[in-house]
Amino acid sequence: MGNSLQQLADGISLIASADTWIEGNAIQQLHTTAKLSGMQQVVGMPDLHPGRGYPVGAAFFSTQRFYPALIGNDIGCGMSLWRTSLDRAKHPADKLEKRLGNIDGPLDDGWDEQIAALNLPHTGFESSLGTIGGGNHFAEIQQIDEIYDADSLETLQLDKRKLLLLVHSGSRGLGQLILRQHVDRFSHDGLPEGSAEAEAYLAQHAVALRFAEANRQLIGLRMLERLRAEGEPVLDIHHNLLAPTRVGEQSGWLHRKGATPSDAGPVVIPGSRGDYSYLVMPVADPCSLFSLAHGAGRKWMRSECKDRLSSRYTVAQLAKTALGNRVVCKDRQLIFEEAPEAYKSITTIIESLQQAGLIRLIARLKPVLSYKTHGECC
DNA sequence: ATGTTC
Repeated sequence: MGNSLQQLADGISLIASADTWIEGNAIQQLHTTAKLSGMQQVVGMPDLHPGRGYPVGAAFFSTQRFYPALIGNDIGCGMSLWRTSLDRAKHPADKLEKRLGNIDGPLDDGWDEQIAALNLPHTGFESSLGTIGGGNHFAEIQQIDEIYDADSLETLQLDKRKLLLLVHSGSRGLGQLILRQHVDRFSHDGLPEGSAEAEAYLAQHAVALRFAEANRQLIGLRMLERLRAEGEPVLDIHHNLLAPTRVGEQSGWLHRKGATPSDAGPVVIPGSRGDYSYLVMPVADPCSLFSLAHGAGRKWMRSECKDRLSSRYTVAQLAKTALGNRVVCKDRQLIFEEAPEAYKSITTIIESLQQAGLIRLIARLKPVLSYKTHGECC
């Protein structure tokens, strides 16, 4: 087994096996971020792909300054995994789909007390709480497909006979507003640590993290209610965030953009809607900036998906995948943009992380029902 | 990514 940790240049590394798809432009963007003032180390994860100026699927460690633009607009985006009381044998996808119905709209008044108990500061984005959003966000009902580490599974109180729920969402319009206001004032120059401006951003960032976690919590509870099931979160982890961190001798700022923390317990690394997800135990390592891939990573740009796929598949065909799961996505544009073909194979991502010694597998999860949106748009 | 986008 070779090592997938590649040193690209001084302070720039990439975790990717030889057969992992990495776009040249994403490497270019990695070099761009490495040139930012105070940047000490950047690491591309195997799901690395180009973003708006800066790459997605990477971690960046700087000293003296930090860069809100590297975190992007979806501050606090992340994954929560839930165990449910649903017997997998008794709940086929069509039954789940029918029970779930449409969960795109705001939560009704019945949730007011529940929301108040979260004690979030007022942000003006309350009506987004409990909603998944667009882009690559989703909620997926899954089953345990293969077990590699039965002890860890038992510790997490996960039972093969019961369905799981995976929620991927973030801070919705709130993170977007925070980034926009920041960039309007400071462009992409970053902020000097300890300054009033830096403290102000960190305070907003902290609220966005709480909002995003609360959002995932409410999405999960809302889905469980619709599915007439009990359930609890097993884990919740952000993959877009800034954190003060010590790396070796240096104290500085760890930016994660589509990079899952490897120093915060077990995590799920999801594949596309047509692929498996993996529950893994991370091995914290400074060489990886204490981070992992946050998913499979895009292979195709959103803009090219429809052209490449519309002659091969009808919309109805895209509502089912090779693994047999059902896809709820009434948005004609989004169903092409999020097609399995648009993403890298999760196998290569997982193998890359294993080869670098960064994870131990706990279980492979298979999608049963992938929920994106009921909204008919475009 | 986006209480979006005539």
